[in-house]
Amino acid sequence: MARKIAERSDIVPVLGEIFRERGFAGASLSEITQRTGLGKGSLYHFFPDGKEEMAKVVLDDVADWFETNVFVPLGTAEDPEVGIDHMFKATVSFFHSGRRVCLVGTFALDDTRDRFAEVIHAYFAAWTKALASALRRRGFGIKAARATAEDVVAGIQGALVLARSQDDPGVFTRAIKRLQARTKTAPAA
Amino acid sequence: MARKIAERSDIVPVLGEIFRERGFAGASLSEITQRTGLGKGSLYHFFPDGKEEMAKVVLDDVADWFETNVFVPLGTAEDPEVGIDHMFKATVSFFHSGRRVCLVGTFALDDTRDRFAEVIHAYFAAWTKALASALRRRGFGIKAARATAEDVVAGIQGALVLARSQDDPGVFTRAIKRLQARTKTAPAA
DNA sequence: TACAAAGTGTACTGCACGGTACAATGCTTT
DNA sequence: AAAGCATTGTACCGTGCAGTACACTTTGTA
Repeated sequence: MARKIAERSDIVPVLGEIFRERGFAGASLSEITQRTGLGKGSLYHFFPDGKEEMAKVVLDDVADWFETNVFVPLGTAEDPEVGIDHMFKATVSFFHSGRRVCLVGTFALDDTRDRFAEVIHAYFAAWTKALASALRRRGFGIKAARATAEDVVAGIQGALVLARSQDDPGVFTRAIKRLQARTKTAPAA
Repeated sequence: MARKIAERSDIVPVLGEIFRERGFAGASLSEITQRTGLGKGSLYHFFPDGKEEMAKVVLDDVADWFETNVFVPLGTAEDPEVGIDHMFKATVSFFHSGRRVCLVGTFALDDTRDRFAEVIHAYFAAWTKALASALRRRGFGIKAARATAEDVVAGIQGALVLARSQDDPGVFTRAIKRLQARTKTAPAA
């Protein structure tokens, strides 16, 4: 039997899209076999704990991506403004300009959260923390930095919901622009 | 056999909570029978089209509630500020200060959206429109009103995601306060 | 070339799912 | 009180589900 994939990680992006589209409960093994092109044998070979393990791997993959491409730059960029601008750029790109939904956000809303509570918590906590620290370095007061960071992260999530509900990615890209503007100057006390 | 309920509408709130907790795909008939206390016979008597009809009725119920308790006041309040403040109050109360999730938002994220696209679209469209018109009456420019309305509605949705991810309703109530503040004065052009 | 490990396909299991059928029971109306 | 409709419980249906078993093939290694 011909080998289909070299590594488990090759199919993780496909799994991600399926979970994004269907949610955890709605993602069926049959759809997963079809879209990955892998039989159940292979699937359970790579993910012995089944669907739950697949979702966990996908979540970790997303978290890693953000860690590397967003959170670290936020913290290490010489100029914090560069790091923040890069965050918005990476975010827009990751979410396909609002056409793609946030997997972590999707999982956070229903009881799927309980299965993956730690990862989900850590993801948003790391994001707000990294952004707040960059804002602080930009001259924001400690409270303003915290508040603005929460507003931005929540704003991104909400914009994804809104954009999808209106079937209009423009809702997302416009919201991003306004959120980005709010990171430029600290709000008046 | 003793009659359990007088009207179909009596169990709609229970159905709402189940869909909020489990999502559409995750809400099982067996859980619905248990938590409503109704057998399948009664359930299919009241909702001949099954789960899909139940969800539809719940969505319509939510939409009606917001129409009456939020959108209409936003449009009719003598003083628009009163209408807007009332919106935030009603919102906090409806979402149990961030402990309860938005059903429409939950449905919007995964493929459940496709089943109920019109209702979901209309809900958020009506909300942003009503809020924008109130902001206009408050003296916001037409673009600022539109933008702020989108920011607020998205901000609410995002705050619900964030609050749930952190298991901390405070995230929601704090976000609401900041969003409310932003409706007080039009942003600098 | 032999052998073990990794990877794959297929048939299968048991179960829970959404939904149906229908008889039994209550309620309302006359 | 009789009829007729609304409501309910239960048994049942076919289907698709997640997951397992296992034989088989490919690959890496020596």
